[in-house]
Amino acid sequence: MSVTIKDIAAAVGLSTASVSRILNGRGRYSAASAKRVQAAAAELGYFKNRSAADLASPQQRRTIGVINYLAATNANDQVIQGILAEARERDVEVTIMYAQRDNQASITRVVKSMIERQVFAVLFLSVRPDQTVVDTLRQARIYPQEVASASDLNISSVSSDDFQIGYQATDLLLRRGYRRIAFVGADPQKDIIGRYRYAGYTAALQAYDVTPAKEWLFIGDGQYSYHSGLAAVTDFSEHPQTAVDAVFATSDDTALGIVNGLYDLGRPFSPGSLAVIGVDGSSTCTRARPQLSSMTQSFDLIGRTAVAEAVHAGDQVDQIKRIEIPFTIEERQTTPTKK
Amino acid sequence: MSVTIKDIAAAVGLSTASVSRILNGRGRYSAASAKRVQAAAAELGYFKNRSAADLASPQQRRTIGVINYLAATNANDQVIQGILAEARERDVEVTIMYAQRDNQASITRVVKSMIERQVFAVLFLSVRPDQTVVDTLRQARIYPQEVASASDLNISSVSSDDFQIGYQATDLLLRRGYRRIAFVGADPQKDIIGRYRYAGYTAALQAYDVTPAKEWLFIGDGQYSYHSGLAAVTDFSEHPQTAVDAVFATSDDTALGIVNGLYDLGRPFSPGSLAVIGVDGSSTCTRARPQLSSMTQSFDLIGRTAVAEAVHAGDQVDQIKRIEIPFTIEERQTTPTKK
DNA sequence: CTGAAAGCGCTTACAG
DNA sequence: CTGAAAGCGCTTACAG
Repeated sequence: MSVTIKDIAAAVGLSTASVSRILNGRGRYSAASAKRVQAAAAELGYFKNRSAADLASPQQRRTIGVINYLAATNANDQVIQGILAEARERDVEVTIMYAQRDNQASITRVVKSMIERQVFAVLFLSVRPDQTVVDTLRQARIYPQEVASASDLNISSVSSDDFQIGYQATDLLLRRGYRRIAFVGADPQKDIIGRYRYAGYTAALQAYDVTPAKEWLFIGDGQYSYHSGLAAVTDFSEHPQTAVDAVFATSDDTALGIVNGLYDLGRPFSPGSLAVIGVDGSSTCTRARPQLSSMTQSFDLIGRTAVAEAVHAGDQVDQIKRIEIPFTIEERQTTPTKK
Repeated sequence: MSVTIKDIAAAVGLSTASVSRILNGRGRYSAASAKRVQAAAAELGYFKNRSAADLASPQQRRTIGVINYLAATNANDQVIQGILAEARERDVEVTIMYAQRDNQASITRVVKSMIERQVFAVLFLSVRPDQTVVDTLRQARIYPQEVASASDLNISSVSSDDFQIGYQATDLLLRRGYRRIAFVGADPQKDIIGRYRYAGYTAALQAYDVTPAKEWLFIGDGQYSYHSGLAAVTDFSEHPQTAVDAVFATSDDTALGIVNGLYDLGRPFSPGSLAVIGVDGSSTCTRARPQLSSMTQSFDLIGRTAVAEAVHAGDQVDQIKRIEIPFTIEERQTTPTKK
């Protein structure tokens, strides 16, 4: 039905082998033949059938799979930008598919589809595979890698140093004079990122001899969400004895929740109200008023590094490498010196 | 290298034909054989080779292509959510690829890849193909469709009624008592959405006998951007004779720019300052302070309808159908009655 | 420089 | 219920 190289071959009076060579610019052929083939292909409206080409010539390590998820705000877009850029430079294809974040059935379905499509690596963008999925991939000789996230599993990852993010953020607040610093948004018990950031947070406090009260920990939904920030403010205001004077919000969204919570309470942010620093460095930071200070992750570089690593890993699918990408501290208006 | 149905066939002592039938649940086979084949498949770690399956059995109308682009803020995520949901219900696959928004070379490259992958339709999510691309698709018997966007091209589209968006937004402002209403963010000359919204805007004004001054039109970068809103405020404040009292911002981002511009000028939004209504109904609206009134598009429904239409169009690739999805008006805090 | 032939892994009438 | 065989469209040694 659709036009094939056979049609082109017939049109120009060459074999399909020659047509194939010419179309792919491989092997030897005369310029004259090439010209006629190209013309015929254009004329007939020929397009390669990828399935056939892939089947005939199983390109090893040609396409990389990316599993993303849809969220309200998604820092993953920046990671994807990096992935696509690096992939283009390295001439590898990228197949992006969506899964539901913590739904293993959904993840399993997508992973299966990835395997069927012969990807040589799959990058999990903030979606957490379970061990079974990871094992399945390795068995299929596919390199699994977490990106912008890390878990307890035996799997490679490219992300920021979450302990340091927690440490540096808290340290900044301490240096600005705050002492009663809350930790809001992530769940130190349930997720490894939260655990590391919390560890950094407590270590920084310890260096200043402050012992966090348990009321300083506000988890909310544990999803690094805007809503957790909002809820935290209400909670703090209802328990004035908690008397926190600053918060380390585990995401910019959460930080925005804090600032908005203050606003909604009728005492909008001001130096002296409640300092706050978030994490990510998303566009939210400069679009909020006041603008949010943030531990800014290099998402683009994380994405780029992820594909570089995947390509590099080759078929060493069992290799486990945890790479940490540098972040920066962007101070804006929500971390003034304590007055 | 990887395990094939041949391996399974050998393992259980059946032909590949039988294995294929069993694995696909097609045709007749004994329960006993099925059991053994399933077991062997699991045991050996078998995964179908999609390329081979697709080649052997070219599933007509099985996968739909979606061309997306990466932007700072992206309402497309909601559209994609709708697309994926509808596609799952209809049992069609979705292949999502990214192009650079107004870069025809990039779009052409992606479209070519889509054709090679035998999609039966391609949905352009706010990316604008040119006529050549559209023609190419049709020639390849692929149904082209714009989604959440519309152009002058002869191509089907699923989007909101932009004239009405412009009309109703402006009308709301008029009903609230505003008369000197600016139009900010889109370029009525250069893009069809902007044109329709602007037409709606002027029609609404006309109904109230107001003639828009040309200073009321502030285009900025013409990209419906946050920055255009910010710049508009500066512009208006530098030309006090313009004296606009409200703005119809052609996106929520632009509306946020207006509100933030006011803040940055030291006279934060308040009833009496400058009313503003945006378009989209994105999460920005409820996360901004004040919360933004917005012409809320049904992006999920737009996405769903797009796949329904594509499936429905079948191979009528030349069919042109422009579908308009209802929107709603969400009034929040930025459109108080004029005082 | 070009062609005949085999093969990629799977599917599907067609026989039996 | 099962198998032999052909075929999907392309690629690639291998000859010539």
